[in-house]
Amino acid sequence: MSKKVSIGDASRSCGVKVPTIRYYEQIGLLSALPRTEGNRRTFDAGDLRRLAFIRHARELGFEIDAIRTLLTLQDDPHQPCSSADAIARARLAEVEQRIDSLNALKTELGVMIESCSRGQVADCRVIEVLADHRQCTHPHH
Amino acid sequence: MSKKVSIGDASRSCGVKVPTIRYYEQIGLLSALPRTEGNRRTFDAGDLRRLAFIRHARELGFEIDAIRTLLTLQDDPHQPCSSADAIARARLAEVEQRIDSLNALKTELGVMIESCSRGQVADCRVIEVLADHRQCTHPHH
DNA sequence: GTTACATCCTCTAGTCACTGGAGGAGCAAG
DNA sequence: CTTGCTCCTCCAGTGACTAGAGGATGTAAC
Repeated sequence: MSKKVSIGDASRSCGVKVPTIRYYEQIGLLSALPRTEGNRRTFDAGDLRRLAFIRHARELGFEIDAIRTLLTLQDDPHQPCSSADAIARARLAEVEQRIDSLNALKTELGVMIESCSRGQVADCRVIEVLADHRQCTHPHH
Repeated sequence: MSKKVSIGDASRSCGVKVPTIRYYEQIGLLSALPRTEGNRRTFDAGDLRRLAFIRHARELGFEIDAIRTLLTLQDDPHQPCSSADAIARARLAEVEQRIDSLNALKTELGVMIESCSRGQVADCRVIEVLADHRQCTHPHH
């Protein structure tokens, strides 16, 4: 018999808020959790692992749908893992693009702050740069 | 007299979807746009500039509230631009942090994908890493 | 002048991934 | 037995849009 814990304990041990856990159950990301006589949800070790998996995947920016796919893959370990690989690769591409555009933004903000350090809004580059796309130092989009 | 254009033209020239423009007007990010006799919105050069400003700021990751502040600064050019500067600085710090965490994430995804054996899910590092946070190469969270 | 079609209008509701609150029930300690 | 905590369900709200219904207006061709 594995130990069963409450939703509060699950929340604390996985770092997922209580309402979020209930939400995950509601949308079927966690299968319906068994209840006590008093109608309280109980979590065994497997549920906790699944919850930790979800949390980690969310932190890495995977969408709920992608996580759903990853979870079904996890449930059937004899499948080829090309789907998981593809999902991770797609995510990597997204992340790389985001980094590029954030780097461009960083440069722009630096330039803005520099030239904004004196004077008034009338000649404030923050507004100028944002108002006129052509002044971007990098073609990030 | 400046030329007046339709919402469709504004959309095409600024790269903001028509319903989004209407939404911006609704939440007061664009002030109420003048209408034709037939009740159609008209946009002059200033409106287009403002819209481009908003679009650009959104792309750079500014929240609507920050943009609102920036716009009020733009509307009153006799203010010192220390507020805009503060917003830009806060934004820069945020952006730098986001870049850091995305770089850590990129590394992690890269390692995951690299070491995926392309075999079965059972040996797939992608799923394994997601299931166990301790395997993270970097403490990104 | 009329017909066809694109574009526009308002209004409502849906999206994602939660988050928060109301109102009530269960449970463990003192 | 009461106090106080945790839990339950249900409903509404968030941000920043996005989509669709149903109807009005503008324009170009015939």
